[in-house]
Amino acid sequence: MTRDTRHAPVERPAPLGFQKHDHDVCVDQVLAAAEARCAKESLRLTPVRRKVLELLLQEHRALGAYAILDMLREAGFGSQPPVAYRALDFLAEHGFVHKIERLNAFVACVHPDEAHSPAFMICRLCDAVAETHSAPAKGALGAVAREAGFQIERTVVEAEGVCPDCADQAAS
Amino acid sequence: MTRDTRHAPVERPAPLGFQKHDHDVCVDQVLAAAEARCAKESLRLTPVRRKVLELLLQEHRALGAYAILDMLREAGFGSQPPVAYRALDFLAEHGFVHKIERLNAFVACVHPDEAHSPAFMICRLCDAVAETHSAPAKGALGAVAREAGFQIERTVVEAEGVCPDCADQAAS
DNA sequence: ATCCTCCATGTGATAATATAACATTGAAGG
DNA sequence: CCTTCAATGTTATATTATCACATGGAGGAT
Repeated sequence: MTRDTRHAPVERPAPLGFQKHDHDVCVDQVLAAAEARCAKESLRLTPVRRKVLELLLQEHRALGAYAILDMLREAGFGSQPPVAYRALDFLAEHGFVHKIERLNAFVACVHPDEAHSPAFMICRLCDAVAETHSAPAKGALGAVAREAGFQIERTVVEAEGVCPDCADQAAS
Repeated sequence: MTRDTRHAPVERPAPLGFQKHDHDVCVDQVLAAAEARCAKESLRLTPVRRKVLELLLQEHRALGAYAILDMLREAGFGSQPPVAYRALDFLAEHGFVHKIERLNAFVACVHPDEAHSPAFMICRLCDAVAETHSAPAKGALGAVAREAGFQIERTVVEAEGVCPDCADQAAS
């Protein structure tokens, strides 16, 4: 059993923005943008890496490394954990995907172009994940850090709660 | 090898506040406060639970569940993972300890009385952890969540960077 | 073109983190 | 005393992640 189905009351959690949209366009656009940026910055978007990004974009939800690995296997790639983890490391390092620490899972970034410090809303009922952005280092946390002499390089911001869909279901 | 020594260049990372203080007093005070609150709220601070809290307070840094388990074993408690995890679950549920998602590790809370939504600064060089507090749900993130219909119940805020001590060492 | 180097991949093995399931104990309240 | 329920102990196993080493392929230097 893969983690993404463990306590999910729905077959397929709501996608990233908790709302419907034209998904194929979304996938194509982001993939194209990723290819463009890799070309520009001499990054190697190899077949495995591209496939992992594509899978995450298509699923449009957080997937564990082993769920991704299963899909890679089916697609004819290597089937050992490092295959998935290395691709994810590359993609995360360059901002094409984000790791959701709370879930030990990964999501495709929905706006990989702009430099940003992401924040996530995670539904505890269906594991749906929505990405937005935050700037905690510029607020109170940044002030505390400066005062303490701590140099912030990266922030993890994850809000756990209930998404609109699950709230509706609970109400009905 | 336990995670807390994996890439730590120093034997014992700087304590929670990145600064020295009278540690025994600190441990005693927090333990006493925890006991008081448990008595008041009819929570059962059993021997294992108390021991785990005491260990985390004494160490004053983030410890993995298995590091804690080792210490429990030495103290004569059960030595199987659930022993540690159950104690940690209890302590975390009631705010006596916090889980650091980034490290899969746990720290004792330094002010377990006030209700608070904690934020952490984590040194990537020595794994030292400092706790402060945040209120992300009241800022921009809260606004986005309200607009999206997402009900925030809990937030994880973890800043990764370099602590003052490690920055000094790097400079010298 | 050939070689060289480096990065990426494939694979087997294993480490680190976490939970399931069930039996036993023991305290609190009737 | 007895019931009940939470907590503990233990076995087993699931899930997540990394190490180590062999192979392969793209690009640059000669």
